[in-house]
Amino acid sequence: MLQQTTVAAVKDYFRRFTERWPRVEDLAAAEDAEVMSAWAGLGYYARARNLLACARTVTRSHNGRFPETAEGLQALPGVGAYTSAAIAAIAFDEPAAVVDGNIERVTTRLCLIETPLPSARREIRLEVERMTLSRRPGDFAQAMMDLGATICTPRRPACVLCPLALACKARATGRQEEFPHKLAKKAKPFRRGAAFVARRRSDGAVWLRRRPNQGMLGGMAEPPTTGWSSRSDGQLGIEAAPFDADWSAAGTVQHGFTHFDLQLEVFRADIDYIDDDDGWWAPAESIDQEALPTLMRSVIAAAFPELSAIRGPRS
DNA sequence: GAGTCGTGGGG
DNA sequence: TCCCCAAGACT
Repeated sequence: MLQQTTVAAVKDYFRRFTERWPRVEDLAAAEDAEVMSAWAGLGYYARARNLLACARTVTRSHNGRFPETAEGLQALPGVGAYTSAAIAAIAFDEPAAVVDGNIERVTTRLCLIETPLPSARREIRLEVERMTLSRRPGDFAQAMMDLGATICTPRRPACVLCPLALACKARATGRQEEFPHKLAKKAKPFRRGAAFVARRRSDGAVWLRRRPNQGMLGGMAEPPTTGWSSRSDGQLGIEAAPFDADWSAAGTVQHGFTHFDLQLEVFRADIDYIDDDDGWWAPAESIDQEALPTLMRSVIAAAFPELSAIRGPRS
């Protein structure tokens, strides 16, 4: 959960996951849909699919026990260089080189690594391997991460409080805020599409479908939308509607993703039935139980502001 | 190696 | 308001 996500954002999700699925075999036995629903709002949804696949692998192929080496751990779905090293060091006392975003920043400053990210990663790893001792490797990794999170911060690092200040090569020349150097990022493209929110007259239920497992928001629920993939914009108007209804415009929703900005035209309609088996009616009172990413919650709220269950932060 | 993949908070 | 970035992984 903490991959590219702050502790504050993760905290409640972690609590709910571990209460609902306390043991790895509990999670392994869960349905895909309930895990995606519990992850909804946290982002990077491939992590949820990987976490579930990982729990099933550990339960079914490793006799319910996690591998105890970084190499073995990295073979699990969703467990890469950082996570495998962190678990090996913290849980199993293996002197593995743990390198996360914090440690990249600390190390480029400490060792004055001028090479820009991401190509600096190899040098950084070598320096971290050199600094990682066999004694208390897990505490060392967490100390370095906490140093980056609280003192060696991206802006205005608190060098006067830093235990490594005298050893820091960047600090010695007063250039600490320049690091890490980074390659210039390209401009975010702007993409458009349309979304269609249908509500059933009899009970106010909302028509949803499931997005394919691959790609953006993979495996998550949505009201029917046009394509808005990284390849191409979707169609924009009513003519792109998934089925015939008395559609009316309900404004637009803007959403920023990591690598593009998106604007969706939202249309809404009240209907009696749908001749379509590629979706389901989500009851109005329990629509917050659906695996709806934040973008799709905004879309539904734009179409039907009176649907109170959709509003506000997830709880 | 370079893209792809979410969301929210802080400066 | 805008930009940055967060206990990265995968293709």
